[in-house]
Amino acid sequence: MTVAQAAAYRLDDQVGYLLRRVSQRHAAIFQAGAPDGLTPTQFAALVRLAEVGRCSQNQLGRLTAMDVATIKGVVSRLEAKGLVRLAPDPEDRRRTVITLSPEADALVPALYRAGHAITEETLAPLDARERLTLLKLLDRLT
Amino acid sequence: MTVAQAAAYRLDDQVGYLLRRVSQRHAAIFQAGAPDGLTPTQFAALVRLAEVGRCSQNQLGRLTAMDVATIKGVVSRLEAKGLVRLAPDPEDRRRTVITLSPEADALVPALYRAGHAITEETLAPLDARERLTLLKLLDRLT
DNA sequence: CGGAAGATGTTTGTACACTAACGATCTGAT
DNA sequence: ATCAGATCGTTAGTGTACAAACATCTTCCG
Repeated sequence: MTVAQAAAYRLDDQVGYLLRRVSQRHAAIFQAGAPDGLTPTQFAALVRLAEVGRCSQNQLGRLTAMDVATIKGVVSRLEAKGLVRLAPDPEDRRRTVITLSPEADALVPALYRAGHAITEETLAPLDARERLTLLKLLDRLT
Repeated sequence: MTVAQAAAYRLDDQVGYLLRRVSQRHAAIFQAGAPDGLTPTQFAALVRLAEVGRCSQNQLGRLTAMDVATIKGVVSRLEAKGLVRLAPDPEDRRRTVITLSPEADALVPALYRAGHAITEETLAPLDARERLTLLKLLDRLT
């Protein structure tokens, strides 16, 4: 390994490392601005539920890019906070139907407001065109 | 909350959500391609150590964007794998000096190769210009 | 109808990631 | 020289995130 070869790999220029650091900054902004101590994943689950109304636990996981073990924990914590309700599905006894609680319904407008503010602060260093470029590029790496 | 207002917040268009999904894809690629079962953070710690030669545990954390609790666990696992060595600093009794083991030294070239391959696969959907644009934009959100 | 294949949810284990609090040690200013 | 403040590493607690294994239930094919 010559110096030239070693120099060719710079940690700070790797997508993975940058993704981790940007995610860290975003997480800090999120934590400061999210209502009710909601985490990004809990937030995502609530927003999706508000969109679809009701769905099974595993389906909610697929709709929010969480695997079955992860969505299970997220739903449990949301239930503990009184934001979602769990009920057996009469049509399929394997399923648990998840719905927003009335408290969560009332919280939804605040969620959207907080979400906008968090995104705005995260993207603050970029202008409108750069933001759009970034989102499009990220989307293609999904 | 009208339909128009609700439509104005789309989870799939939020930076935070996209960052999480891209990070997930990258993590999967990383896991498939990293030598020795190394995780992204373990990999980052090794690469930094290879650069700086030796440093204290907390400093290694700062050099790799990990807080003290996180770097502690990462270093412990690297020690368990025989890739780093810990020694008390004779000049400052608070410090633990971390160095690469000979095995890790021998592994460094493979780390750079794997790192390049992982980055390449992660960025595969983008052309060279787009990659550069993405890295620059991400860097500004750090 | 009956059984294979697939889906649903649960649990266990490992690994980040951060907060908070803690004791030990070092440093700098008085 | 000492003492306040900073730094170093540790621990405990919470919350993602994934793999793997499991029991239960549904569906669909023969």
